[in-house]
Order: sequence, then structure tokens, then C-alpha cells
Amino acid sequence: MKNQSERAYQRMREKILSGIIVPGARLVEQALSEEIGVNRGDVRQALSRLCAEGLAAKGEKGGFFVRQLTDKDVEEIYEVRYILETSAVRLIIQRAHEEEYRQLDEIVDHMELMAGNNYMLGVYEADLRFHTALVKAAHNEKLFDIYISANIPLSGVHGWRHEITRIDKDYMRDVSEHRRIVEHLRRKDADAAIHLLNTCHEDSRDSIDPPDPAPLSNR
Amino acid sequence: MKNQSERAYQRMREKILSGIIVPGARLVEQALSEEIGVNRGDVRQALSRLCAEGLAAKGEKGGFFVRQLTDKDVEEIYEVRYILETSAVRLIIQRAHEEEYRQLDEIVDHMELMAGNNYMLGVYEADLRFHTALVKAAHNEKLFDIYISANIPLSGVHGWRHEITRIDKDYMRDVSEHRRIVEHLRRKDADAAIHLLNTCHEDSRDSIDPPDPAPLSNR
DNA sequence: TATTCAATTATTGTATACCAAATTTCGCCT
DNA sequence: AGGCGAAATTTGGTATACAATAATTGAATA
Repeated sequence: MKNQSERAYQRMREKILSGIIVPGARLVEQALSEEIGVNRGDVRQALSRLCAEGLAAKGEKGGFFVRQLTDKDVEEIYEVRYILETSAVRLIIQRAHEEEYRQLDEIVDHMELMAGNNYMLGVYEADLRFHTALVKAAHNEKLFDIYISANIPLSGVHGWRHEITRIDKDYMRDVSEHRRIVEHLRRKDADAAIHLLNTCHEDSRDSIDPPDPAPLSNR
Repeated sequence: MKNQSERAYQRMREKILSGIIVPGARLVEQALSEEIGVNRGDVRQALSRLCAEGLAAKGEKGGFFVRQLTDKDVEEIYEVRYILETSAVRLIIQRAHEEEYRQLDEIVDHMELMAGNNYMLGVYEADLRFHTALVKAAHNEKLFDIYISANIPLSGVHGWRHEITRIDKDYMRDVSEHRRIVEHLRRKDADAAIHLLNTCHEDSRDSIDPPDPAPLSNR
């Protein structure tokens, strides 16, 4: 954390993504500034950035709010996710080095370990990391930036903290799916890898229940 | 323009994209604030947003600068542009209505008129509008947002104002290419449309000379 | 009890001033 | 021309003010 506005941004981002601040809630500048320990100007700066990234939005009557994703939004985000990851796979096959495949393997190893011991949140975290590493391996920084700043790997679980994580899910199947994706990448079989990626998407989409209706303070 | 920080954002964006402020130049807060007629805080807010969108960047020794695109950046952006527009085409074929094709036709008409009378900047503008409308027609707001906020249609000509626009370019060929793209879309021939789009990219890539080395005040 | 409306309080958007630290500029000297 | 150091500028951070507006409270009323 170099400077204060960066700090404000990071803290607020965390709070939003982890669901500590629920979607639809008003982002009160003074409260935030006191809590984080920066002044209102820095909070305002961070809010501006969060807005540009789609994590927050300006209310019609003024003020900032945590972005409320509609069903349509989620649907569209999955579509974009598919587009970006599919393209990443094709680039990976042209460009990735063994080193990057090894990194992906390692993440899957972690995922396996956590799945075996029922660390659901851990598995989820590893999954995030896997998809991020996947796009990174495409060797296109701009593509990676877009993927990150669009908060694509997180959108579906916006507010997961408030949901009951499905206990009966077969996490081991996920693990083997991810492992097979890496295999396909190594064999340069783009279509197979993409097909499996698609399966992942379907899975996570099904396992997500709509978040609690947020207690809107206004709007 | 609802509020001041929005105004600051708009003005600065214009200045950067039109090349009035050259790539690499320092963005002095006070100068900007006086010029635009807002206070420093608002400028700071706008700068924060511009940064998130990749139009500006924070210098290592502090301060904001107009983002300087390297050859690699441009290369990557074209790749992303290809990915996004290609995906858009595939979605358009599934979803677009006649109304949207008519809009595209109309833009091509404008382009033709301007090309016929050698309004080079006008042609360029219509081209921008065409590609934007294309992505919009994919009926995925998120995809559209990404396309816009990544400044993809503009990146290649970042600072075009300082270049000598090629006078000998065959603008009419561009026009007919664009017209054929719409035809292919109507016939639902994705591959043909994508192939032509690709041609456009190659063309514009070739016709762009590297911008003048920006007079860097530091960095 | 439920509802309406006015008074009170909170929040935003904007503006200004201040400060220390870092950075840049500029003139001077060699 | 090139290096040096002082002066000016710029940043990043903080505090405060204040009018306009939005939200909440609470009391009066149906």
C-alpha cells in the first residue's frame, strides 16, 4: 500500500467483493473514511475508480452504492467470461511455456488438497486463482487487465458470504476437471480444453443461489 | 454533465484521446483544475478514473501521466480488439435485428459520402462509430462496456492529431469492405464477416505511423 | 393504529487553505 | 558544456466550511 487513496481502494474493494458491504448498500463517505483512516477526498478517489471498474455505481440522487447485479448482468458476465477464457486458451496453446503449465498444475494440487479436506472456501479460492492464471498464461497483458478489472471471476459469487455454500457438491470432480484442462492445454487440444472450461462454468452457475435481497437504504 | 468531477473526466478524456495532451505528458493537477474550472479534488477523482481505464498512469515518482503505449501494448490491443469484435460478430448473428443492420448500413452510407469527398477525419470517425455499433449489436452490455472502457477503437490512433494522415489511402475500398461485412452479417456468415474485419485491422495497422516521440517532462 | 407532514439530522458536492516531502527547474559556477 | 545547489513547483495528504438536498424522526392528525 503505497498511498492512502490506494489503501482506501483496496479496503473498499475487499469489503465489496467479500460481501461485508452488501450489494445495493450505500457507501457513506465519512463512515468509510473514518473506518479506513483516510480523509474523504481519498475515499472519493477510490469510489471513482471502483465506479469505473463496475464494482460501485452512482445513485441517481447522488451518492455511491455497491453495484447491484441483475440476473441479466450475471448472464452477460458469464458470456464475457466464456469469450475471454476461450480466447485465452487459444493463445496459451500458441505461446505458453512449460513453466506456466506447472504453475497451473500446482494450483490444481492445492485445490485437490483442500477439496480432500472439505475446505470449500479454499477450493473456491484456488478456482479463482486457476482461472486468473489461465488468462495470464495467454501472454497478453491487456487481455489480462480486462479480465481482472471486469471482476469477471468474482461476479458470479458477488456476496457469496451470505449464501449457504452447497455442501453436497462434488469438489473432487472439479479438481479432476481442472487437471484435465491442463492436460489438454499441454497436448495443444484447444477444443477439448474449452469444452471442459465450459463445463466448469455451467457447474458454478448452477451452484449459485441468488443472493439475499439487499436491504436498500434508498434507490 | 451532472457534476464537476464528471466534467473534469470528460474534458481530460477528450484532451488525451484527441492528442491535445500528448502521450507521456505530465498531468498537472492545478493547471488542469484551473483550466477546466473545477477544484483539485475533482481533478484527482477524474485522474483516478482515467487511470483505471488505462488512459493515464501513475508515475513511479508520483504524479499522473498520459499513458504511453508501447509497440507491445498496441500489438496486444489489436489482439484484444480482434477477440472482442470476433465474438461480437458471432453473437450478432444469433441476436441482431434488422433494425441494427440498418443502423450499420447508415453508418457505411455516411462513410461513403465522406470518403467520396475526401473527408479523411470524417471517414475515420465513421469507422469508429461502425465498430462501436458492431459491438453494441451483440446485445451484451458488459461486452460493450469492456470494449468502450478499454478504449480499443482509439488506441491505435492515440495521438493521431500529430501524424500525417495518409492521403493516398483508398478509402473507397474501406467503404465497400464495411458494406460487405454487413452483408455477411445479414446472411449469417460469421466466418466471412470475421475475415473481412480482420482485413480492416490489418489495413489500419499498416496505415498508422508511430507517433512523434513525446516530449517527456520526466519519467 | 396508520398516515401525513413538518422539523431535524445526515450526507453530498463543492470549495478552500494548509503543510511537509519530494521533484523539477533554473541560474550560477567551473 | 556540464555539474551543483537554491528556489519554485507539485504532489499527497489533511482539515474545515457550507449550501443544497436527502433521509429520518417525531409529533399531530384522521
